[in-house]
Amino acid sequence: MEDRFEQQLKKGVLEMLVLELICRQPSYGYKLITQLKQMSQERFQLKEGTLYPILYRLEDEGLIAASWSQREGRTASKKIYTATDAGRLEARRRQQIWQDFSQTVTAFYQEGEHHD
Amino acid sequence: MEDRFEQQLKKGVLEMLVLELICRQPSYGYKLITQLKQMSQERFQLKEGTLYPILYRLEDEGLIAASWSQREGRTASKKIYTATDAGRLEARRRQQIWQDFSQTVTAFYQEGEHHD
DNA sequence: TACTATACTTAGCAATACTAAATGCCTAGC
DNA sequence: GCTAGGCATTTAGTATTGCTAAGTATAGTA
Repeated sequence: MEDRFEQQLKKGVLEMLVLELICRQPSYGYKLITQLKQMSQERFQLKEGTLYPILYRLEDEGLIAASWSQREGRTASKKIYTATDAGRLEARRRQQIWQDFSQTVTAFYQEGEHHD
Repeated sequence: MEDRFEQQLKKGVLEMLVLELICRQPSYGYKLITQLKQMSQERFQLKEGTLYPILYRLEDEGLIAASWSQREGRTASKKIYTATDAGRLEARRRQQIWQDFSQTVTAFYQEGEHHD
């Protein structure tokens, strides 16, 4: 990212979206990166150094749980994350807060329109 | 604020809204705090320690300019901030980025709806 | 062999909102 | 006159989170 402003807008949002994705379906780091990129029209192209710390935080908070998955016929493995009950609750809570928040900001701009 | 998540959502947004308010009309710190509170349905209740650093940053970047105003018949004065041309340009740029950004996030949630 | 894709880890930096406290002027009530 | 509270600004220190950048390792392919 080259724009400092947009970088700040992402604070909190990226973690919210990662949690949401895992709630929809158990997933793992590398896959989440491609999903986020695709589902955001290339807007959220996370590097590993951004995504993995998010996963560790979510796990520390008990919102997701990890388990190692041996891939068929290989020794390399993936760390599959699944949402916990607390994670699903928190995902809904954050979605609601995001909606209220973004509507407040939108309304703020609209209030300024009918000025003379 | 007691909620860490919502605190993060504000990153970047508060500065954007302060710049927008000053673009609409020259103002000063103490007044901006009450305006922000009122125009956001009590959602953005900034403490001084949050607002004043925002003003100093905007001034450092040349987006707003300050001038001391003697109040009539008093010695105490207010620091009036006015938007510069660069500030007006930047305000429009940020509003556009915010709109695109929030629409991307909204679309992200809607994409998840028509699943089974 | 070398390159690419997959997959995870970690150290250190930058930006911004928060708490908390301090300063000073002015007005109103006692 | 004195005190409490509203107006108005300043600043020190903390926490959170996204970023860059580098490193580790396996598997497939040219």
